[in-house]
Amino acid sequence: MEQKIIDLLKRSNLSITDSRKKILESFFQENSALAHADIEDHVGEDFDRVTIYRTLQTFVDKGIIHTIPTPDNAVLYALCKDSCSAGHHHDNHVHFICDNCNKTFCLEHVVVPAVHMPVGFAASQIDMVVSGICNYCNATT
Amino acid sequence: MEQKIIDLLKRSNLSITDSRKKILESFFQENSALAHADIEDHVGEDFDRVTIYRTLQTFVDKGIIHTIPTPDNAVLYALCKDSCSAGHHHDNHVHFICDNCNKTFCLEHVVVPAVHMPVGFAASQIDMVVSGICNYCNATT
DNA sequence: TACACTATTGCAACTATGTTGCAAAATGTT
DNA sequence: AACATTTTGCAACATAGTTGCAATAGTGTA
Repeated sequence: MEQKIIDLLKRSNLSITDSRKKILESFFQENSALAHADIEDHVGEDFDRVTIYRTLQTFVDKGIIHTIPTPDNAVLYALCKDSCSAGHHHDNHVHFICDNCNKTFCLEHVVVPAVHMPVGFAASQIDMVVSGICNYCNATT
Repeated sequence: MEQKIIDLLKRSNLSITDSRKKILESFFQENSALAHADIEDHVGEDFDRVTIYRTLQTFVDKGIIHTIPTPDNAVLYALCKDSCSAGHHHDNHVHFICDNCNKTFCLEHVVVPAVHMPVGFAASQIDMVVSGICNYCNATT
């Protein structure tokens, strides 16, 4: 784990700092998307709020994580796949928000379907967010 | 205009107040989606911030407007079609955000395409937000 | 290892956004 | 017009996010 995180930071040309390691750790431990507040809970009192904001922003810039739009307008972050690089995201997958456990997942293997635009509109990015019940909640209830 | 707004309020079982009329007017004048701040600008100093928040919430509850999730997590509101009623929205259309003029539109005639969910996941709602260049900006630049 | 340079962090202060309780004012009803 | 009910404005509060700056930690080099 430790080594994987260090490699990822090096690959992204980022210096190895405690906050970055700890925050990345949060993402690898939880495999769902995290809100700023979740991360604050996870890393505890160790780091300043501002540091977390800046670290997340840095990760987004470097293509390590991406943001997810949600219907209730909370900002969520999730790890990018390897194919993402700095300034060049490939997040064409569907995001899923569970109404039961409230977690948000990247459905990496579900590609956003094409949609036909009216004349005059040119699409450059498409975000698709599905809500419902996730596989874990469906299995346990 | 005035009469159309009064009718809409009556149909929704809402009392006719100045703030509700003025705020609805904003939506009928702009045919794009509005953020809270846009409305605050539009109605000027006439009404308190809190009143605007509560009025928008009331309209959402009554099915007069719906919220739009955006990638940059600003809350936007837009008029619902007639088929929406209290507690029962039919917003299965695609939303479009123009990267140029920054306006957001409901593409009422573009239905969100079906998407195949992985085993175990049950979808209940799908939001699709497309960004790019709108027909107006494409025509004028 | 020590040094110097650069990047990162923490603090404080600030802005924006949104919520709640309560008294005052406006609305709808008779 | 008078009443009961909603709605509004105010004040205070809560949360989210940003910025400048000085202190600190990380990185490359000797």
